[in-house]
Amino acid sequence: MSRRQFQVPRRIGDGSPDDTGCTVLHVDMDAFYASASLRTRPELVGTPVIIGGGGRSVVLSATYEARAFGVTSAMPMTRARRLCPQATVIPPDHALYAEISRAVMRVFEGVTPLVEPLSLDEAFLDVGGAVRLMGSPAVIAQMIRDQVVREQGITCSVGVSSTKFVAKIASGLAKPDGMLVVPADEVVAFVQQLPVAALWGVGEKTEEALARLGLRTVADIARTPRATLTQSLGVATGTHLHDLAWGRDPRGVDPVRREKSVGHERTFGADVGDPVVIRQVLLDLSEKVGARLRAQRLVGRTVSIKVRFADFSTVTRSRSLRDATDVSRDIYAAARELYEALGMQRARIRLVGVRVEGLTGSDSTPVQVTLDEPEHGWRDADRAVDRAASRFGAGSVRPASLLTKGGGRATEEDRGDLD
DNA sequence: TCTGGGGTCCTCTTCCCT
DNA sequence: TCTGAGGGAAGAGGACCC
Repeated sequence: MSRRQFQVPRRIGDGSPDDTGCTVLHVDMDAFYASASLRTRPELVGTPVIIGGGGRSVVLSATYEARAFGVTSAMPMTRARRLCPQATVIPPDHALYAEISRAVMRVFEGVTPLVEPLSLDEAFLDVGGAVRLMGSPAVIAQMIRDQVVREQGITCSVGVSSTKFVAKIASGLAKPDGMLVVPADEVVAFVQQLPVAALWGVGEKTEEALARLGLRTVADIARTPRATLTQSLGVATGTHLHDLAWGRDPRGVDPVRREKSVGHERTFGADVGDPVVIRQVLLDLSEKVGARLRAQRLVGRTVSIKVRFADFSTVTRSRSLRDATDVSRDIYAAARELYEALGMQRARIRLVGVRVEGLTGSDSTPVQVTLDEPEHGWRDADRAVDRAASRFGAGSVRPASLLTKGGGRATEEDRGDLD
């Protein structure tokens, strides 16, 4: 679900494109979250629908009917409602999206084992090994499109080319419900007609930096000496953009991508100045992060927190632990220390987040037990909580400081010691 | 206008060690 | 013992992606 929109000034090639060597497919579901939600609200098909929450949330997805009013994903909901007041707003159903995503990925895996999911609604496929059995890449792409719409009732768009980067751009241009093949010998001409913002890795800031150099199209970047780019943008970005501008993208489709960090964050409905509430949220987020680490059999050594203030300025702080952990209590202890060390206990805070980085497999990482740690410590308590959660549902067992007297979630009024 | 939540990657700075 | 250079790790911040 790309957020980037640009126009191709001219079309490349005529007639039936040559897809020889175009073994990389980028499959992108069309308005995925909106289309998925409409499966349970068929009466809304053909009408403007926005998927998003209330308050300070942003648009997760919108139907093409809503997009016609200027609604785009990531737009603040307040603005989206103003632009399209007649739209039906549906809260996200992440369980449904995950279920449909799994089914779609199974379709891809029926074609090739080389599937690299990028998110719930898009993936790269290397179909080089399937060509002899199933037909040319374009034929395979069409088969996938047909099967997905037949089984899931949701359309998708496919880009077909010789590299990931070009396949991705092509799928975006093919939207909605289309397919675009960029022949291998037309890649350079294809990319060089694009605006710089089309390149992967060029956002608002980099686009501005390129504009300061007088560079507006990918062809401009291609003609610029690599040294000029690396001087202005850094070695990694400059080299990367120069390569892309000449159609060079050596990255293969990688079906095994390991997570490098796990985190959660929460934006408050209204800015919070009470440190007790902040600590409660840090504890809640730490519990969630710990549960996810344990579910994925991961441990991490670095704990970081993120604090965004009322003026939207953001600070991050991190600390590496002596040993990697998946214990919620350890994560919370580090997160709380980092928060207290900020010394801004009365600042108005908009968002807090907790993240654990430096992940390794818990099975392959020895866990150090300190001499004063009881034999059955917080680790065992976490395991018990996980078992209860899998049996009775997430949140069935929670730290007392996160519960109200009525058993619900703690609020700003529920003061208490979080230790 | 008013900016979510989950991530990855890069750059720069600082600190520590040799 | 002091000092500076160089490298690596850690920390902080920012840009970017979906």
